[in-house]
Amino acid sequence: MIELRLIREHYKDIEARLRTRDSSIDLSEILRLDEQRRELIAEVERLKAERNQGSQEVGRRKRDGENSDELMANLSQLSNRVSELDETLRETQTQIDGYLALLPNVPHSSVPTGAKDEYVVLRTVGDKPEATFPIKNHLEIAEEKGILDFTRAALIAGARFPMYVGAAARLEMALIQYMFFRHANHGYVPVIPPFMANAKSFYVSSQLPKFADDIYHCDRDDLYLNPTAESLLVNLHQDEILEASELPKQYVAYTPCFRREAGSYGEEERGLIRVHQFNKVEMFKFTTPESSYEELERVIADAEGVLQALGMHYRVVLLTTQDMAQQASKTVDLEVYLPGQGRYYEVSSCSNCEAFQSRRGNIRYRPAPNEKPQFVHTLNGSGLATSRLMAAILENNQQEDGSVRIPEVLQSIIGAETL
RNA sequence: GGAGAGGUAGUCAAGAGGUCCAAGACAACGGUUUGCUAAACCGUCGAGGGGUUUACGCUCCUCCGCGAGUUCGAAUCUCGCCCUCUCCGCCA
Repeated sequence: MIELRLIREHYKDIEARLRTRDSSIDLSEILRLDEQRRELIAEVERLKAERNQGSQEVGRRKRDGENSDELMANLSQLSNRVSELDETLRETQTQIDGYLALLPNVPHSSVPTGAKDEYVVLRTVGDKPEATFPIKNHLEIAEEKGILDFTRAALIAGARFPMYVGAAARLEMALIQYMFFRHANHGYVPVIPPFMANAKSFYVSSQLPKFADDIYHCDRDDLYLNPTAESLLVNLHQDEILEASELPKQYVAYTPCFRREAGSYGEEERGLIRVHQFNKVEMFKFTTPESSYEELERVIADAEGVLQALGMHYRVVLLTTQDMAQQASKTVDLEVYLPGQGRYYEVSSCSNCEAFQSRRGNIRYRPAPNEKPQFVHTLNGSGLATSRLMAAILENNQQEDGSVRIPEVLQSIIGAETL
């Protein structure tokens, strides 16, 4: 959520920057409502001050045994007027909140302006693998080995749910364990949060109201299934005032992620590429505004560390204004190369959301003792998402004899060198 | 799921229709004193919003779990909901 005051004071500038994300954005209505809101506040507060004075006068007269019938009748009228204005004010505020809830974050100055495909490749790491034998894609490998059972998963839940069996299940658990402990050992507090959350929490993360169609909802209990631990972890310090000395606060969580993925996808997104349920290890930071971009680089480096340890070839991509999630000011994706598909796929998305989420969740810190609290900056980064990572390992580490070499860092966890 | 008890500022806690500001304590911060630290004493000390000011500030409104209601006036009375604790039931 963008601060209303910012819109009021830098209307033209903010509108121009938001239009790099969505050209249809128009702030004039918000501006008009804000003016109306402040006029109402002035009026209603003047009347309330009058009422408070009058009520005190009633108290005084009663104590002194004087008559106050006429005064009370007047105050009753006044009170009715206050109720009406309060109601109008509430409606205006609701309208403003409705608009604000849908606006995207102001993009950082380093973010390239443009469409989704105008992304900037910041760097490419490792060498693109060169096949010396006919390459199979991860689905062919999995089928050969009988380690991914989409057919029976469909029986249990429906299409696009993965079921890992045998070696794939081992590999999946090993990946989760490796990443979770790696980050936990690098200064992130390990967390296993609830996998469901209420509407308020998803509003804070900004999954709601804009992306309600993308997440699963349990009607009876009015709870939503976690689509990314970002939306859970941001709520860890809802309504808190943190001390500057404890920042950055950084967490790593393991969660399954559930996404409805409404819409259809073609051949290239078969298999593990786009599924309703996948596992993810997620990093999350609460920082000061001064250090948040420095911390973003650290999150990216920590995510890259996993890909390097697994020996994967990948590239680092800076997203454009039109490709970022609503809450992000700046987003950098890590894309791993899948030789079976001949292209790169996102396995991590690292974002600085600045104060967008913290304002919604009222998450603040005190810069120094006795100073006014300020909103923290929040950052998130996958470290990493496993279903695509598993596809990457299967495709990159396949050997001519049909076996799959297990990355060295996972060998001791699984207790084998090949699948 | 059922019954009972509770939820007041960073923490503890008083307050049970009207005394200008929600008492008090602790913590924190500033100061005095002081070889240093501590103690003692003095002072400051919740959040959000509106108006005003170059600014320090001044001023008004709101907030006692959340939301409605009664009243001239609600932390206080009424109703609904949420959460915590204790016990019972069910359950891995």
